[in-house]
This record gives sequence, C-alpha cells and structure tokens, in this order.
Amino acid sequence: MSARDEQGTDADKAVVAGDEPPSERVPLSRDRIVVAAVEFIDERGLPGLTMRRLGERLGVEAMALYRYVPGRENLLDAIVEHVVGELREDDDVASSPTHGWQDFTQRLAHGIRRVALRHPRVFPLVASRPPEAPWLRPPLRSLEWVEVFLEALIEDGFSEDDAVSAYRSFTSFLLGHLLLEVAAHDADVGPLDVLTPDEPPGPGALDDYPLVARLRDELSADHADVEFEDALESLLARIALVQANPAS
Amino acid sequence: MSARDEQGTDADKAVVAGDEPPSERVPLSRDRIVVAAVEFIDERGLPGLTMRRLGERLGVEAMALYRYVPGRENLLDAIVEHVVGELREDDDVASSPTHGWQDFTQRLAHGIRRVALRHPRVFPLVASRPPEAPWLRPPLRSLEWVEVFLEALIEDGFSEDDAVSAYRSFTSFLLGHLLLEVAAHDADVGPLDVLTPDEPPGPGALDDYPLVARLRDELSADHADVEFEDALESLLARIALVQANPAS
DNA sequence: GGCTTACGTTTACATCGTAAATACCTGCGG
DNA sequence: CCGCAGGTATTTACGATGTAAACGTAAGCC
Repeated sequence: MSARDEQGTDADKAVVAGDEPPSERVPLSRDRIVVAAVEFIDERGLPGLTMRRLGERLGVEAMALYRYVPGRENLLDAIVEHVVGELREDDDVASSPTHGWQDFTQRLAHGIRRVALRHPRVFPLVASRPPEAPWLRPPLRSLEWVEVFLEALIEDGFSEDDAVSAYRSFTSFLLGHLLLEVAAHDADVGPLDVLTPDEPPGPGALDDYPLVARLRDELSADHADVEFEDALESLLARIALVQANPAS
Repeated sequence: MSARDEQGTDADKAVVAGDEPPSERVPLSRDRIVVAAVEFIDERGLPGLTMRRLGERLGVEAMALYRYVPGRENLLDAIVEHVVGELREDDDVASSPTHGWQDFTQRLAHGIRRVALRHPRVFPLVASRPPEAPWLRPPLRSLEWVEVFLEALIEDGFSEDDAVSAYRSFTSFLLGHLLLEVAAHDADVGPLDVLTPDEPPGPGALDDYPLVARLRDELSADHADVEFEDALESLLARIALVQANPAS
C-alpha cells in the first residue's frame, strides 16, 4: 500500500491537469472512499455512515465499494488509519525528535489534539477500535509513532522500561482528555443521527444536587485549552522525574 | 441473575417443580432485561447483542422486550446506568466522604476500576455513550457521584472552581486509564463477535521498528495495577497542590 | 470482429430494529 | 359454567443494512 496509493485523491489532480480529454470519469479508489467516509462522518456522524449512503455520495452503488474495501469493518479501520495519518502532514509535529523529548512529546500531543478537534466525530472510533497489537494504544495507533516516541525518550537517557511506562501514561492521558473534550464538543458514537440532545434538563431535576445546580455554569464551561496544557505539563513533569532519578 | 434465573425458557419447570402453586411465572421486567443484557455483553460482546438474541436468552420473543424498554438505544443507556450503579453497592466506596477528599476519591477511583474490570466489554459503552448533560462526564455518569465528589472537595476547603477543575482531571484520568486497561484485557466494541484477533503480527512486520520489536514484551506486559496506583497518586498530589496554595 | 480485463450494477438473502395486529392467559362478575 | 377485560407475549410485516453472486458494460489489444 504505498507504491500506488497516492493515486487515490490525486488521480483527480492528474485528470484536472488535463492530459486526457474524453470521457473522464475519475475511477473509484480506496483512498477516495476513505476520504469520503471521513467527510461523511464529520458531517453526519458515525451512525449515519452506511455503505449505501457512502456509495451515493460517491455517485456509485454500494456494491462498487467492495472492490476496494473488503467490508465495513475494514473501512472503519481504514478511516482510523487515515485520520491518525494526518499527523504525518502536521509540520508542527516532527517526524523525528530533534529538540529533546519534552519538545517532541509536547508537539506530538498537540498534533493529536488537533486531529481530534478536526474530526470530533471520528475520534471516538480512533479511541475504541480494538487495537491490532497490545502496544498500539489509542490514540497513537501506529507503529511509526510508537517507535519514534520510544526513540525520543531513550535517546534522552530514559531506560527502556521507563520509556515504555512513559508511553503508557502519555497515551492514557491523551485518550482521556481528548475523548472527553471531543464528547463535549459534539460526538454521539452510539445513537441515531442528529437526535436532538434532549432539552436542557427540566427545571427541578437538579433539586437534589445543590452543588451541581450551583456550579452548572462552571461545570459546562469550556476550559479545554488550558486544562490540556496544564495536565500535559504536569504529566511531562512527572515523567521527567523518573528520568532525573533512575533509582525509583 | 442468581436465585431463579437458571430458568430462562423453562420457567415452567420451576412451576412444575411446584414451590409456589399458583401463577408463578417470573414475569419479564425492565430490570431482568437489563441484567440479562449486561450478562450477554460480558459473555459475547456488545456487537453480539441484538433484541432477538436477548429475547432468546430470556425465553421470549424479541418484541416482548418492547413492553419494558422503548428500544435498543434506551436499553443501552439503561445498561450503562445499571453498571455504573453497581458502584453504590460497593462497600469500599463511601456514599459520602467521611475521611477527607483524598480517601474518598481514592476509594471512588478504585471502585470504578472494579466496575470496569468486572465488565470489560461494557465499559466502552460507559465511556462513549453521549452524556445527558455536559457535567456528566464518563465514567462518572451520575448526578449523585458528581455531587458527592464536589462536596468532598469543597468540604475540605477547595474553592468551587478548583473542585470543578479537579472533577475534570479526575474523570479524564479514569477514562483514559480504564479504557486502555479494559481494551488490553478484552474489548472489541466495534466488530463482530469473537473474530479471531489476527495471528500475532507476522514475523518481519516489525523490521522497521527496532525499538518496538525489542521492547514488545515489556510493551505487552500488564502493569495496570501499579500504573493505576501511581498515576492516581500523582494526580491527587497535583490536585492537592492547588488546594494548599489557593493563589495559583 | 472477438478476447480479456477492469469496473460498476443488479439481484438476492439473512439479519436487524421495530410498528401493528393478534393470540394467550388468568382472574373476574354473572 | 359463560363471557369478558386487561395485561402479557407472539405473529406478522416492513424498511434498512451488510454483503455474496451473477451480470452488464466499456476499453484496450490481438
């Protein structure tokens, strides 16, 4: 899946560039399908995605997709891979650590956060699809990133075990924060399509919960930015401790 | 799920066996349905749960369920509520904080972890069902627990804003850790039923990722217990900082 | 022309959630 | 005993979904 797969979306470009005048239907391709599927979920949510509707969006019958995608489950995997793959095109995230592990992991975290916020309705999929291997922990589900993460720490003097343990903390942190951030922003992985989110809880519903009632504004407020920053900083500080003090 | 449910299809037998002479068929009930559904997911995974199969397990046609449950989506919500509700029956988790916020939140965290580990295939549902209100952050999706959490902190001198912010950190932490722990232990929210987990990655697949290859044992190792402990402790320490120093 | 090959469509089927109508008690007043 | 009323479960039915299999169709090549 490398030699020929740039042909996907860019097949269009080649055509637009205008080599071949007659009968120019862009043929389907795995890449075009996946991209369309991501757009679809961004717009209408995961539960709305069906093979037939996706085909429709591509001007094609559902069954045509099966030439490029073995089935729906596989398509979902491909979607996850594609979205996580956007990290590679993020110039703020170095593909190899050049300014130390803190700089690198900071950038990596923010890069993933950008992905999550760009595709809030896809992210739960990234979070919950069963990983292919135990070491591919969401949301960092790609061998490349695991490798480079470990490399960054070990190069900076972490023991191997400490690097692995940092990797675990890092992914847990990202997963929890981003899943909740994204859920606040939008989400619905489960139910139907746009399903009205129920009226704001009936008055009196909070009567037995005075603190929640009193703090509901603050509880609903969106401080995701600074919270992410603070928690990330604190996590990295904690990780740094074990590096400075290899005894523990 | 204990005294009488080995029955299922043969509620008749119990009757024939003749304990209670007249009219002793256990009637269906919302609770029986939810309990059966949780068991079902525990055994066969979320994707295997269909109305028909659940009916079958209860010795009943699918449509019978609709008298007690408005539909599948509602059932899923009820499942989540039920499972989170198990917290109330956990004697190690105080229903109101009596030994200070640290003790309380520690116990709460461990209680939720116990729930997650008891129902690893249900937990992703707890994590990903769209919350009813922005302040009901998974996995603490119940007004009661939010209220008592805030109460614990505020009673111990936290400002209201600090309590809310601690609540946020706490839930993010739990969600990330438990989701990943549970995913390692089992999981599959997405695909079909028991779907073999693919053979251990073909040899040579890791050739380009020497660190991952070298560390794969450590990467697959299960240190969830101590990791959870350490991370929780560190989180609580961080939270304690802001309490001790209300300036920041 | 007639092949082959690539791509998309048609048709078909099992399974799903669920609406509506129906059948099956079981206890009641006559 | 009758019928009958209300609750409970079943039957039947429909539209939507994922996907297997067969079929059409068009382009390139001999």
